[in-house]
Amino acid sequence: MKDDVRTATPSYQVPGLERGLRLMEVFTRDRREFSLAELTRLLDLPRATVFRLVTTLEQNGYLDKEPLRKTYRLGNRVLRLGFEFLASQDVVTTAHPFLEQLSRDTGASAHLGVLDDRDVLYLDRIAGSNHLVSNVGVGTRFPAHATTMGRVLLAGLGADAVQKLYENVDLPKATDQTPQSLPALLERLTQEQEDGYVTSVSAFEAGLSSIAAPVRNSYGTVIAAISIAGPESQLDHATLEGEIRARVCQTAADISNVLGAGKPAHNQKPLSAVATNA
Amino acid sequence: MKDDVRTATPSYQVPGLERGLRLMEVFTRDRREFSLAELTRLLDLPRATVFRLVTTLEQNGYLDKEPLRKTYRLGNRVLRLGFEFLASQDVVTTAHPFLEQLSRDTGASAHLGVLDDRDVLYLDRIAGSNHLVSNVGVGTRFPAHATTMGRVLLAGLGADAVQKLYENVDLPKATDQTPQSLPALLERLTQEQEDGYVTSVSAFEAGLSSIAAPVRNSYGTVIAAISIAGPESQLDHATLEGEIRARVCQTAADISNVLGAGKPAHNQKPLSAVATNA
DNA sequence: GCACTTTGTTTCATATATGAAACAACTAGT
DNA sequence: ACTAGTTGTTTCATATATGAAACAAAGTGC
Repeated sequence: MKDDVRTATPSYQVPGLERGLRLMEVFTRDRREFSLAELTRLLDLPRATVFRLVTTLEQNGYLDKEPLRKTYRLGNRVLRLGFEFLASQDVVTTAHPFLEQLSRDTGASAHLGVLDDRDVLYLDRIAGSNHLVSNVGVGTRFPAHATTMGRVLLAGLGADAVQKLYENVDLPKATDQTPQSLPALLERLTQEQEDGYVTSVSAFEAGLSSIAAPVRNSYGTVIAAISIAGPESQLDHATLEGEIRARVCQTAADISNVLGAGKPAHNQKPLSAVATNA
Repeated sequence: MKDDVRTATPSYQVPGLERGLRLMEVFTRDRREFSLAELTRLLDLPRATVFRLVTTLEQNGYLDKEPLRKTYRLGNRVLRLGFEFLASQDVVTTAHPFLEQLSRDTGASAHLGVLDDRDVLYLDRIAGSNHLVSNVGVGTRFPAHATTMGRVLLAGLGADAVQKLYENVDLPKATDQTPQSLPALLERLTQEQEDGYVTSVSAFEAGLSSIAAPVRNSYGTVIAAISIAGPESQLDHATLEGEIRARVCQTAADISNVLGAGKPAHNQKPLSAVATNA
């Protein structure tokens, strides 16, 4: 019962490649170094196979073999891909000045994030003027269903995709304000998708409020989210729903706008009101 | 001509994997989007094969298929790898405060970079107090042989590796102060390796000076380089060879030291007592 | 509209990548 | 020192991933 949603997966696959990717994904910030034997056990593949995978990856710079011990680490070739991705999306550089402005205007800290699996991955962050805010750095990762940016991103995926993403996975509960079940999550997402933004007050962390809005590419696809976060004392319900909300949404729209600038724009309306308030 | 160096390559390879990696590597910041047909031509592989590679990569999130057109882009899964690499190396976070200090002390801008193929990849950068300096951002890339950090990194590789890296590749000449041939490069590298640092005055860009030093892991391997750069008026030959040089080298050593802290250190001298546990 | 090229998808015989098992090199335990 | 258990490397028959070619769909030009 491993595979198949009934999408059938017509076996248009390159097993060698898929295994290689899986192998690289084993490495995390906590566990940076693995021996061949460990990898063999983790991947549950024959030793010879893992050996070949590892040597191929090493020859291509995606893995480094520590010279003295016989263990492997991620090689710096993986960076190239990451940076080319960032540069090609250029969400980060595009969004940065906007985030700075937003942070300056609101006094709160501003963030940019994308969805990675069921996590939000923080790509940029401007510290707020008040230093009370939580201190998430670039590259950190939080469960998507429990953060404002995450929910914006999930909403952008569409119900079907979210369903598939979370089936057979139970939601880690962050606080009692976060959705505890898949249906509950889906319900909130549909609402939030209509709204075009997501707010939370003391939901993820006590005393911390935040509001997030989606960044879209020229096709209308949600490719990132921005958010601001600050102490509840500063960002209470009233403020979040008023001026602040408008500012965040506007900023997100502006970024989307710039991103879509050079593109064919594919008969998409000139943004501004994509909010579709039904 | 195809089957590369006579390193023999004992065919411990997973062709599917290698091809997949190659495929991802064709994406650059300039050329972010490819159709199947284009990829087929670029990789010089049968159409069916490329098709399978692409679908496998897409299914795993390493490639995104633009919905309307039929073109592919890098998927955000590649980011995960990059960030795990950075986090696992934790050179960046470790080095950052040191770089800030260095920049503050010298007034120049400070950089951190690693080697990627024949390029230096900039991982971090603190802007100097004088805003005249050139404006390289994180993720930018320069020919290694022509920059101070690059040469530090190449020197760290060792002559053999450098030889192999550059054979059949002619050095793009940046200025007439950069080495024009492989032998010339190697000669300078051996000198610079002994020195333990690399300086340049108006070599890469007129009026711009810089000095770089290597960052090593606990095995002694050079894993990164730091540099400071500023206008020649501020960093002339005399300054570079005196106080400033000592500071840069010391900072690099400090960073290396902290990096090696938790590790077995492999009969490496303890250098100085480092605070265990944060 | 109709030939003609280009591109994406599918099929299927066969060349080839793969996993079982043998081998070699190390540890560790008694 | 000898046995038994890891782990890394190699070999080789065969299951399987692959590329040629057929098919389908979508442009392009006249």
